[in-house]
Amino acid sequence: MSKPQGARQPTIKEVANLAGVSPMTASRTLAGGRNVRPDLQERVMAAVRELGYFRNENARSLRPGQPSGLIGIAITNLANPYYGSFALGVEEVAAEHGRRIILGNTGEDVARERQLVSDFIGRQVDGLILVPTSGDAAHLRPERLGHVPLVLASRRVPGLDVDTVLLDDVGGSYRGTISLLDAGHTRIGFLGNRTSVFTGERRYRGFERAMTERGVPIDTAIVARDQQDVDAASRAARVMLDLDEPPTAIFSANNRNSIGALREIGRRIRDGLPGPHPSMVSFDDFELSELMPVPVTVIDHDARLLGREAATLLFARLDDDTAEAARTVELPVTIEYP
Amino acid sequence: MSKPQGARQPTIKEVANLAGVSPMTASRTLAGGRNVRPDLQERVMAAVRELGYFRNENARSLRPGQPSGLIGIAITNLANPYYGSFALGVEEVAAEHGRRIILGNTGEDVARERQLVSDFIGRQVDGLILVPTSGDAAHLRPERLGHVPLVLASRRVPGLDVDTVLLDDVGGSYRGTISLLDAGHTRIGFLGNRTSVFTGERRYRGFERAMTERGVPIDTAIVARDQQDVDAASRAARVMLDLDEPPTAIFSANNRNSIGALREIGRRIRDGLPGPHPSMVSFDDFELSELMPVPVTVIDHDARLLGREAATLLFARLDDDTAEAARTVELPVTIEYP
DNA sequence: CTGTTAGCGCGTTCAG
DNA sequence: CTGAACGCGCTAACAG
Repeated sequence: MSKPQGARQPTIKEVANLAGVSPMTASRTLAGGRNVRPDLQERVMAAVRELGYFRNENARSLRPGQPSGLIGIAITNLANPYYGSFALGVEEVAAEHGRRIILGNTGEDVARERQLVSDFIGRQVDGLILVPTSGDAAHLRPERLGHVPLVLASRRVPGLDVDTVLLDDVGGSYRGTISLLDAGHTRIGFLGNRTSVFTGERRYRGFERAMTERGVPIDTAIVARDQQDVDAASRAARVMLDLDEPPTAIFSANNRNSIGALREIGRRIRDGLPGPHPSMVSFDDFELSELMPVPVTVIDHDARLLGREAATLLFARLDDDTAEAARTVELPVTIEYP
Repeated sequence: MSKPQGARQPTIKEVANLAGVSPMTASRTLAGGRNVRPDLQERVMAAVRELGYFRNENARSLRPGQPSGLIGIAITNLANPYYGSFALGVEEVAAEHGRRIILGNTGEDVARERQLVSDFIGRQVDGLILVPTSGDAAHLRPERLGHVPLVLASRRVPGLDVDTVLLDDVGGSYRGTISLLDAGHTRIGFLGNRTSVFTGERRYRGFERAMTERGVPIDTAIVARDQQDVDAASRAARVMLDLDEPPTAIFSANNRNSIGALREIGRRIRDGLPGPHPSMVSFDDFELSELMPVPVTVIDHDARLLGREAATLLFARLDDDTAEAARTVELPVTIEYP
């Protein structure tokens, strides 16, 4: 009955009035109660409960030096289970440090990324974690960010010297490819990301290195590096497998391409098309990979851990602040044979 | 050289000084430039660029009636691809309305949920979307939320009359179960969520209705309703399938249970254990379900759409504000036969 | 068209 | 131990 319909939140002043004390006493009570008489504290807390009072964190962070308690995180595709796990990892560590995350999806669009970052800064985030979307570094330079600490995950941005968490893309791809070569394959297809994407480049490099080392030529007819989603990957696999000399094995540089390729391979098996159907190596795990109709070797890593590591790097910088040089952490990957 | 190392953001006052105008002129320029001479606008914008100024959104939202532009969203498990997609759906619609989302993971823990909601309110969110974690509604009652609009997704909370987006859990489960009965199965196992979870209850009800309607008895020995993750689901499936009279088909009430059951079925097939191996119905889709070694019928729905719908309901209330009765939207599911 | 004043909710500083 | 005053960054409302 007393509350206006406008959903206005009660203020500390109203709490103080109801408790019959000054706003400062209420504030001190909420801050832990040091130097406040217990009976007054009790009255304040009662008023808080009665009014349903919550401290206004925004007003609080207005005060200079007060952190907002927010970490901004921008990722490229939340619908990809990998990035969901990644975000969870960041969220966990942030929660351990009493921070909240504020999240945006870039969809691999630089303009959107720029917009998100501005907004995050405008909300006074204590730090930023992002999976950068491309090579344009201008809006990410420290001075443009008001020197808010930034951690990059998964990918590096050329010319930007900041804390970064990466996977051992090259090593993983190399070892995965070697396992195919060891199994006797010499005609190996490659499915990957757009070349411009950092990880796509690195994973191709590992593949290339293994092939070159063993003296196996790479046939560009069975290299497709431009698929960003499952459907495109399916189509690319189809084209390859319809060739007169189809690959006997396929290296897929990420989760989306693996799913797409397997969908196509499954279709061919169901339709009774002649084999042999290709073995696969997949960079990125996916659930039930062990039940696939062709052997799948998985280059596995822990996206959640990647997120945790990124957050850890960020908090290290927030706490120490001792303008140390940018650090890069490269997380290992494990190869799981079929 | 001018910037103190403390990463303090430039203020509108500094912008105004540099441009040689008053803070109000700068403010008006940033607000769109109405009633500001073009040449002054240009000077302001130049100062903004030079200083790398961003409007302080927190200070902005301090002003009464000013929305914060934040939507709080709490989900139970970000690592579940379903909730990742759900969050993406919310994020998309929020972005269309110029809002940002602030996100927390409850891990099915009520205390954590309560804490998150407090924090969200404290940050002056314009609205809340949550996948509630259990039956305790006290901290979610409108007056406790300062009348910040709340939308529930996936689950309802008893005694809480707010906007809600649900799936057709009962109907979907019913139809999925019927498809098994039609195929001649009479010994059908059930894998599901903790009973307390709203969807677990509803999905069991659909299962039960179909069985009862066809006069097929439910054997509690092959009903397991307490698995929240893949490993637990695997174990439950194993126990069932090791019985003297194992089920010839399994109804799984969610993604996690489906993956767990299939993992166990796959293991048995690889280990050469005697069949016949059970057919499955899975509430929730998962990738590559068409490649499974046993027939899988999928009760499919679109988590991203669920998120979009929840956000749509929320913005409808934010815009109209005409204290209408709580609405419930029940999204259809589709059955995909193997 | 532009500038001044005032106040949003809170907590630091300084008096009582 | 308690309270009053001030200011954080910003923008309505009111002069000019």
